[in-house]
Amino acid sequence: MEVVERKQRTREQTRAGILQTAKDIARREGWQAVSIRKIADAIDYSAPVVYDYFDSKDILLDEIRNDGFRYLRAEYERLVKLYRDPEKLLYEISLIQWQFAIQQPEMYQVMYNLNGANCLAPIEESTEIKSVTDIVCRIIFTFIPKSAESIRRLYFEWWATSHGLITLGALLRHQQPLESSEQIYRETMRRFVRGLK
Amino acid sequence: MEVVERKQRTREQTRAGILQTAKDIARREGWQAVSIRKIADAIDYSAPVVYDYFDSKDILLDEIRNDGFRYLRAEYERLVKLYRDPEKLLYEISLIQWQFAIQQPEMYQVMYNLNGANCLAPIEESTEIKSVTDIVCRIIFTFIPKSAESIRRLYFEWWATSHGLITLGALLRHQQPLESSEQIYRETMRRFVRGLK
DNA sequence: CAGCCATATTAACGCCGTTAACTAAAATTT
DNA sequence: AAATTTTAGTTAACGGCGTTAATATGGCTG
Repeated sequence: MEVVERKQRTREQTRAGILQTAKDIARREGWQAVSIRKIADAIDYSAPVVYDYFDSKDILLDEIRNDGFRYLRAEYERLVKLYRDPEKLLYEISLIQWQFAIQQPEMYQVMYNLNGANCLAPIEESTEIKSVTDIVCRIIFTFIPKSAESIRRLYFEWWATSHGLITLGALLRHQQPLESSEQIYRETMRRFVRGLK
Repeated sequence: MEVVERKQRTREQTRAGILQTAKDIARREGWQAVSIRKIADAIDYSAPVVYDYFDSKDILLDEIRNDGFRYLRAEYERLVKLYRDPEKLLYEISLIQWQFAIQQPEMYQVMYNLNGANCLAPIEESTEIKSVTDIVCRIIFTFIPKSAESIRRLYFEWWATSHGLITLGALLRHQQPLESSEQIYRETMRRFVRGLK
């Protein structure tokens, strides 16, 4: 059965290659330039083989989106173990969010359908996003033990503040250097976290 | 020369029809479904006539985007005349922003390249957006007479807060009714404005 | 060696944005 | 009024897109 295993392994590699190539093209040329044919070319295959791995372009994008939320979840869980003070913890999580959006903009774009990225799969049904939501909500709860509804509301505000500063920072990066936006981000998120208790 | 005038008028009407049709399709089917051919069909012309009015699809989208910012500017100027208290004024402007985003989502989408809308024309070079920026910055200045840089920063925070709440509210509208998001928006923006002075 | 399955390719369909070639009618000039 | 130009609009075409069907090619088993 080693043959089967080897085949499985290379199959995994090809699949990963498709995902990585899509992200590479998106980073270099923007999501509107990502096409199945271009991805296939880059991995030295013809276009239809991509459909052996993903039923449609939309499902491919959805996979990348979920990878993004999975990455964030993993990072959040790492931080949960690292910081005991919930205030510090939520602040550090905020910083990770900024870092991720800046270092992997093409992922952030497909996660929120920004700048040409257009994944029709409904974002609200992603289980990964729910995990992320749960983690952050739990953290907020640890130092604001209020009703579930209040927690949801605070989470919504936290998320919106972070997302708004990130997207506008990226949008205005030619008039206002990213470093300035990052500093405003840091101060605003710190203020937000401090204001919670 | 009346003939020339009449032609100009119908030409203006056709042009407006193209823009309106694009927005109609976008509202019904999303921006990814908007194509030159579909627009032309809807106004009973063949595709190439669209190019008599707009050099490219991108320029068409850019026009819609600028129309959006023009609309906001007009509304802001209307409010400036209506409210003398700058605090009340900025709050009302915030509310207009929400209203606009909810009532004309397809415009808001193309203004910020959201959900399949993909206008490659650089948003930062739009003169309309600068007018909007100027108006709001001036208002902020009237009750926080600080340096230009501080004003810019506060404007950035105001814009980001508003934009973040609007986009996330739309994103989560299937889990959290728009009315809830709107209330959070109102309270958050009021808090922001109050915190300025 | 013949037959079969997996793997991959080419060909095709109906879209897309965009441009060139063409046609018919209207306006202008002679 | 006839000839010519300008205008307004069309069809046809190019290359590229997502996607699917038909087809080829190689290695395995009988």
